[in-house]
Formats: sequence, structure tokens, C-alpha cells
Amino acid sequence: MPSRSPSRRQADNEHLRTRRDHASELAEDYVEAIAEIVERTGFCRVTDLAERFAVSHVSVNRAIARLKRDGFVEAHPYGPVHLTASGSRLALHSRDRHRIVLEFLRALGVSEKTAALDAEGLEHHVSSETLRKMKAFAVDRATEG
Amino acid sequence: MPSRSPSRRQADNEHLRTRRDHASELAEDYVEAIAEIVERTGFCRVTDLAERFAVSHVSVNRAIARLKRDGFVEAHPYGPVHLTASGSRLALHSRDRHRIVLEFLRALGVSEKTAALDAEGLEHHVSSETLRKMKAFAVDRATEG
DNA sequence: CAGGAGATGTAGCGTAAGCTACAAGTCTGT
DNA sequence: ACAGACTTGTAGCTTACGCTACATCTCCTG
Repeated sequence: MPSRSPSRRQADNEHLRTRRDHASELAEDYVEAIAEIVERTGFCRVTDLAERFAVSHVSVNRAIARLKRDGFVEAHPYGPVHLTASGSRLALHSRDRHRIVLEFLRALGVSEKTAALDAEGLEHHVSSETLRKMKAFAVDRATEG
Repeated sequence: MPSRSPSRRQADNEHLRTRRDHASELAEDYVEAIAEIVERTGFCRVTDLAERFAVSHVSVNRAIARLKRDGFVEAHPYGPVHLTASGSRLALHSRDRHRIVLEFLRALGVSEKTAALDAEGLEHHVSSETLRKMKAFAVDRATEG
């Protein structure tokens, strides 16, 4: 086994954050979707979410169980899914983020289709500082150009 | 159970892509790290990666097993980790992406620290179209302001 | 050249997220 | 009011990615 001089360090927390982000990503996607579906159709069923995310209803069930455990939703067997106060807050927050990132990408000149796709992936990994910059940029472009 | 008029659709592929992205994220992070460590110190050991990502050496082992299975690295018991041609290509590609995103965030006016943190999370979710726009923007800012 | 320190490997566990197949509930139309 | 369609729930499997504890290997040093 090779060995080496002074074992350099680089204990970066970036990856720690990335891991944490992943844990909450799904929760955010779900509450956002639930809010949107309820708004559009009056209530949200398991099947609606399964369709939305293109996964089986089983995966949705388990996700909902976690969301319930974490206090974001309320749901009873064979009943529709409701957001709790905490879940609603998270949904609003997520939707805001999503919109800002989307607007930003458009302002950057990215095509509508790609902007929609990328926003989905990016929204969970943007810090509030960067989000502010993105918002400023989007507004700037909107008022100027 | 509530029912509803015409069951609306929205089978979006965004989440499908996000899922796919996640699958390759770790691979990209690893090959990028391996390339960097080899470049800096001559070879890359399991411990180096464990330190880098702040995970146990066991997690690194398993990740390496997957990378090996997928043809990105070569490694023999108790020996250092090498990138294959395919792994090197992926590493270069990832590093490019990373750099562009980082430069872009700096150009956007994000603080150095946040830019480094966010680049880590964002790099895996940026399409090539958006990446081109980011690159153009960064270059623009660099030459103008 | 023998030990011990440090690196690596293995066993076994946990959670998250996906699946299929099957069971059970609910709703709607006749 | 009941049959069939649709929805929801449950059992049990898979893979990825974390972990601790313990075993083994390597390398350096006395």
C-alpha cells in the first residue's frame, strides 16, 4: 500500500449539504405537487401523484407515509392527501424557489423547454444567497430588455 | 373516495431525468475527486476519498465497487484506485461543468464561499444548453466588467 | 524481522426509493 | 343493491448509500 507525506485535508461540507438536500428534495417536490393539484382540482389523491411523478402508487404511498411522519401532510386510509400548515409553508417556499429559478433561466436566454426541465433539477440546490442574485438578474433583464 | 371529471394528465419527464441525474451524481463526484487527488498526490487511496467526502471507508468501498462494475475505475484489493479511459473522460467532463458553473456563479455576484458550495450541488443538474448560456454569461462579464 | 499503526476488506444493519403481484376498499351505473 | 372498474393498501423483492464492529493486510520502524 502506498503511503504519502503529510496527509492533506479537505473535509469539505459541500457534500454533506448535498446529501442533506437530497433528503428534502422529495419532500419538497411532493408538497409542491400536492398544493398544485389541490389548487387545480380540489383534492389530491395517491393516483394523481403517481401520475405526476411517473412512479407506481406504491412509491407514492411510502413517500406519503414519510411526509406524514414528518408532519407535512395529513392522510387517512383511502382518503385524499392534505397539507398541514407546515406542509403548506414548505410548498409555498418551494414554489417560490421554483418560479425564481425558472424566471432566471428564461432571462439567461435558455429555451422554454430546457428552462422547465432544468428548474426542476436546480431548485433544490440553490442557496438563498444565489437565489437572491438570480431574482435580481431576472428582474433586471425584465425591466431593461 | 372522491372522484373527479376527466383525469388530467401531466406525465412529465422532468422527474425521470432528475432520478437519472441522481444515479450518476455520485459517479461524477467520485471520478472528479479521484482525478484531482491523483493529480495532486500521485495516487488515490480509499482513505483519501473517505476524507474528501466525509464518509466512512466502507461507503467508499462500495462506491468504488459500483464504479468498477460500471467501468469507470480499476482497483485491486489493497491497491490504489485508477481511472479507466472512460472514467477519465467522465472526470474531465465533470470538471469542466464544475468550473463553468463556479465561474458563472462568481460572475453572477455570488460570494466565493457560496459559489463553491452551490456549484457542488448544481453541476449535476445543468443541461448542456444552460451550461452554454452560463459560460457565455461568465465570459461576457469577465471581458466587459 | 517482528510488531504495531494505519489502511482496507467483510459482515450485518438501517433508511430511502423504486418495482410487481396480490388483496381489499370505494364508487358508479344499471 | 351489486358487479365491475378504479383506487388504495400490503407483502416482499431490489439497489443505493449511509453506518459500526470486527478481521485482515501492508508498511514502517525499532
